[in-house]
Amino acid sequence: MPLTLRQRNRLAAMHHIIETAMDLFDEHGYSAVTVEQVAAAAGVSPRTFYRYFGTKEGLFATDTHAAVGQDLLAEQLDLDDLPGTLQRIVASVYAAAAPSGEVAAHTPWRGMRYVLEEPAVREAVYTALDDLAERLVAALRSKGVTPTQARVTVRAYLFGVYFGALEQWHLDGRVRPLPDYVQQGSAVLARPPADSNSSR
Amino acid sequence: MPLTLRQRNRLAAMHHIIETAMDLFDEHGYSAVTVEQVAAAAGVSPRTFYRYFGTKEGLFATDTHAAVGQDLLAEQLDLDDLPGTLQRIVASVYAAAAPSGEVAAHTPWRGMRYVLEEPAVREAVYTALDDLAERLVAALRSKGVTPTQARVTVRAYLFGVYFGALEQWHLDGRVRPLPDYVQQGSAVLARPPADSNSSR
DNA sequence: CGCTATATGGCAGTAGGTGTCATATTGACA
DNA sequence: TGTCAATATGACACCTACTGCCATATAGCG
Repeated sequence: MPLTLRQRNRLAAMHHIIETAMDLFDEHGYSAVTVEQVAAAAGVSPRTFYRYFGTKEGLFATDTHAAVGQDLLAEQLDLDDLPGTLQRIVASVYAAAAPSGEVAAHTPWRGMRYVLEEPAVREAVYTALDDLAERLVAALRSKGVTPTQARVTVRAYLFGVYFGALEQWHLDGRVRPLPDYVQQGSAVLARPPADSNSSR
Repeated sequence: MPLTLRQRNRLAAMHHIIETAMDLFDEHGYSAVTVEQVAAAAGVSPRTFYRYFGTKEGLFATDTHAAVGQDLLAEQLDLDDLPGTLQRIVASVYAAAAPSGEVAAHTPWRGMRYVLEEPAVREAVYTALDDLAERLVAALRSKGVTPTQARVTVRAYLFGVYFGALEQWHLDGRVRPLPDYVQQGSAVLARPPADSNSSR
């Protein structure tokens, strides 16, 4: 069932505010722009901004991760193949946002710069990853995986492979396609990682 | 060369503030206690509090992770055996703080409750882990490990194994010793994790 | 067309955090 | 031991993120 008018208006308004905010951030820097300025530039009251996003950093957590996560995750999730799931979702989002191989000034990669460079934004995304991890852990546990195993595995993929790939991709200047990094990252976990005699 | 008097006074003052703060947190809850109240109860000005800890959450990032990390890491770090290094450090800190097997109301485990239960505190610790990860990645790279491999490995151990173990340990009521969880967590990464053909 | 639910804006207030300057304390050195 | 420079502290003013509350407007439905 499609969205009601109110919901569509709400999403459109949020999108507009996000774009407006990113323009201001790109011009003056993240911390130099106040919520009041964003709200004014977008033509809403500060109070409305907070109703939409909760916090200044909510601009990023709402859009990039949560929204994408909801739709794609539901249809792509395969609890028996976490690396594959991650790979498919990232590839899908990346391809949609970067059709020509170039990452344009587009959602959801436009704001990624601030996710990786602004500690406050990064922290907000970490919290979003925490929530996602909690749901995935619950799903894995309902399939009989032990708590510790489920938790460590999910967190290793989200915080290690996914965010690590994102970070390295950004640090390398966003030249090579992001899915390549995710691929490599998964390979690291697939074989006993980075030491001579593994655990012990 | 040992610490100068100023440094020792500073550390003592910080310790006192931390203990005072934890008392207040335990009594009224983290978010219900203001920095102003902590400062007043500890007998310092709010300005001094911020000079010491930077933020309210700095109470946790400064003590638990950074301080321990500096001393122990330097002597325990073995870049060829990350899981072993993690295991030794956690075991060492855990044994020192819980000599009898019980985790007393002691640094650095006393505040751990808020690290795991208060999102703002958790985020601050994540940022501390980010810093530590960056240093470890640099060290690994200088040994010839590729960037992606180094980053994913380090983050998988810090955010996956270490923090995941901490979280599960806390969720389980802190009954079993923490090092056991770290041990199990490392084992998860040591063999290809969480997909159809291995685990479960 | 009118009614109800929901969305918005304005206002006042709380709390976290910083720059600045004056004052006190410390530690080194004569 | 007394003096002086370096450093630590406190007081004040200020900014900004964020919230509760209430009045008002707008959308959607019968």
